[in-house]
Amino acid sequence: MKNNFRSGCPIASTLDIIGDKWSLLVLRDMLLHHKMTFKEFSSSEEQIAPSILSARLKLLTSYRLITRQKQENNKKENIYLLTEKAIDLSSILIDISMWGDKYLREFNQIDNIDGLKSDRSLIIKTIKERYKSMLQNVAIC
Amino acid sequence: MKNNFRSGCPIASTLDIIGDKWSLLVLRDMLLHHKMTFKEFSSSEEQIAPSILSARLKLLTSYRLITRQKQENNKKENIYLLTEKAIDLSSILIDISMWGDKYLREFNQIDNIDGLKSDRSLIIKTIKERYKSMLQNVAIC
DNA sequence: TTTATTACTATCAATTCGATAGTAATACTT
DNA sequence: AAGTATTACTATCGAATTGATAGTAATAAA
Repeated sequence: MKNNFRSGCPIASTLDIIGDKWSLLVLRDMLLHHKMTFKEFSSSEEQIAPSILSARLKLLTSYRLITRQKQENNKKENIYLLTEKAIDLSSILIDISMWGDKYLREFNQIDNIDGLKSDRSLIIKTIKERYKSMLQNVAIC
Repeated sequence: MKNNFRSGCPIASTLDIIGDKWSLLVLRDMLLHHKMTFKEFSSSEEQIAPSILSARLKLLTSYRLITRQKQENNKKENIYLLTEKAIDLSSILIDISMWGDKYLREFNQIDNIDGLKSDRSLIIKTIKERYKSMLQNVAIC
């Protein structure tokens, strides 16, 4: 992992890691849809190319936003899981979702997301809790 | 402006507009540092190339996140100002900043931002108010 | 034991990035 | 009024990245 941060600005530095069109979508799939495998990420509506997905997973792993493990009963599938620091991106993902929901309808037909209607901090709390409780049920080795 | 949104997902759609390494930095300069001109954006620490800056300003204008105007007494300088919908990205920018501040110190030397220490919603409120009050003092024609 | 699936890597054309130079219009200086 | 400087770009072009597709090795399922 080469250190090519553009500056010491925390915003610029964060964008140096997740500031692209795909990283946050992979994190969305993990956090909101509990996806865990290469196959599942590949099957998303947005159709990420395998070479790009592979590169993103490596990058996110190198910055310890995700881990790569295997389940005891399956030596083929890699299981990607979010670390605490990635789970802490929940608020950003939710805000991005809410902003798009509110402001982009004049440019694109935006899906109506049910869970987006209630209170922001409750949504974020629920999402984090759900992800963490899902983690309990994944038997990794 | 070609409609190439990847899906109806509000997160994906938002990233289709501001999901790159530069757009949010320009918005940061406008919102947090009250920068308004091509020259000022060019002079940022991260050194955006003029061709990229020009493209980003056009894109952000086309999605009405910013406006381009001139001041009465200066026919040379273009004054770029944020619209309400871009000002509403404040919370995302602040969260990104706080996340980087908290989690990236092991990978990069992150600047200490004074204003980041107090309460999140107060910070966001203050930033929005400051920007809007600055707008009052810009005499555009 | 054959077939299917998974998680990739390889390839390569197409697009985008980014450094630098150049230009037209306006403003400033003398 | 003339020359210089500044501003906001555009143009260029090599480098880097993206993205579509094909291929492969390991494991799992039939």
